[in-house]
Amino acid sequence: MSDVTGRKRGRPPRTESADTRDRILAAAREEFSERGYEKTSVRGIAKAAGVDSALVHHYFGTKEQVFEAAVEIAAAPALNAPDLVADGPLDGVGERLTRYIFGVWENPATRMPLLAIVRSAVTNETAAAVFRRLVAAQLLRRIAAHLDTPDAELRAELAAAQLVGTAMLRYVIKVEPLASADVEQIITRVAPVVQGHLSGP
Amino acid sequence: MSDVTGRKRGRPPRTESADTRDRILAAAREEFSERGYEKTSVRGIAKAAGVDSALVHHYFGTKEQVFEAAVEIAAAPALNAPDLVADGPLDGVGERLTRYIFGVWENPATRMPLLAIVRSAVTNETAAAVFRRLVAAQLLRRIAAHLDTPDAELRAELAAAQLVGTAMLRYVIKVEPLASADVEQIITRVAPVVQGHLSGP
DNA sequence: GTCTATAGATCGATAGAC
DNA sequence: GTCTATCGATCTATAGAC
Repeated sequence: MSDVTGRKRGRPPRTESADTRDRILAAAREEFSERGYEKTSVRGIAKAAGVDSALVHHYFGTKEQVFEAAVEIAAAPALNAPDLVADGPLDGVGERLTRYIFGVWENPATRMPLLAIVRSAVTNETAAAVFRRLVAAQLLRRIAAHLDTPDAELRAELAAAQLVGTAMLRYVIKVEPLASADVEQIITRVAPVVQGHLSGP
Repeated sequence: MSDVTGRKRGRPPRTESADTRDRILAAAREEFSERGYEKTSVRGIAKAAGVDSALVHHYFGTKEQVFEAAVEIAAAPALNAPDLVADGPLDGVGERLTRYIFGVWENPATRMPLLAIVRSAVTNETAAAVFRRLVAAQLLRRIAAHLDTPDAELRAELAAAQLVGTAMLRYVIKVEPLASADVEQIITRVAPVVQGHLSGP
């Protein structure tokens, strides 16, 4: 109707709102991953994204909904994981699972939402629920289904404990020399432990 | 000089301030352990202790100093630990260490400051420093000193990762069935892993 | 020793102008 | 689509009365 100046159809009125939403999401991911849920403020996210705080609410609603949108990306790779690691010969599942987990942590793009979840899950129930849905319900239960011992789920959780604990000390608390160690050296030591939990005596 | 009424020397003037300080400390320990550093408020501690928030500041100063005083008790048993677990035959250190750690976690009195530290260490630098001083510097380094491999410290930290991760899933995130499992069953599975990290190939 | 009062700051969320 | 303005709540910390 209006705008007959010859510009392309459907072009935004004036400013670039094209990727504003994505900029907010990226800023939220960084803030939540660095500070955790409680310490992160909507205003801080807005400032990091270069917009007004009201705009954050306009796009996502409450702070909790911002958090959910920011860590949603972490669900995608985690949901694909079980098939990749659980299927295949049982005696290689330790290495496959360990290699997959550290692959996700070492990738900066996927590490941030994981950091956000871990930093937040210890004090925020929403984040804890995401953690349980991601780790326990999806990953562990399907791995446990491949074992035929009565305490299969406990075994899977103790294997996860080794992986989660290593990630905590390496990526969150940054304890040396673990934080700076070569990831292949870590995998070499951790994979047999995971394998032992799952298929050992 | 004054007070010639026959009362005992040095008796507090009127009210029972005898254990007020301790009540505040106990309340702080409970609040920090349940909510973590950021989510805990000085006012919440005061209310739980049945006093005014100004009194909390009067006794301890800033919120950070309240936190340090509240988790200080956790340092005492941890500092005694290395001698108990590191000394003795190397092939029993896995079980001794695992049994000692879960003993501390299973004791409600010592569990609370540990929960406070873990819940806070992921977002608060003061708590993270306490964690490093407690776990890494004191415990791990002295255990690593008993090993004679070049990567002794890395081995000790991966052993700690299994213990920390198990505590996270059991006591903080409360993932089932690990959270409700018998502690002896857990020790049976975890101790060999710790032993393997420290003295394995 | 304990409390009232309050300064000073930040936060989440909303209404509404442009 | 983006911002200004603002409400109401909450927080740390201090000064000072009793």
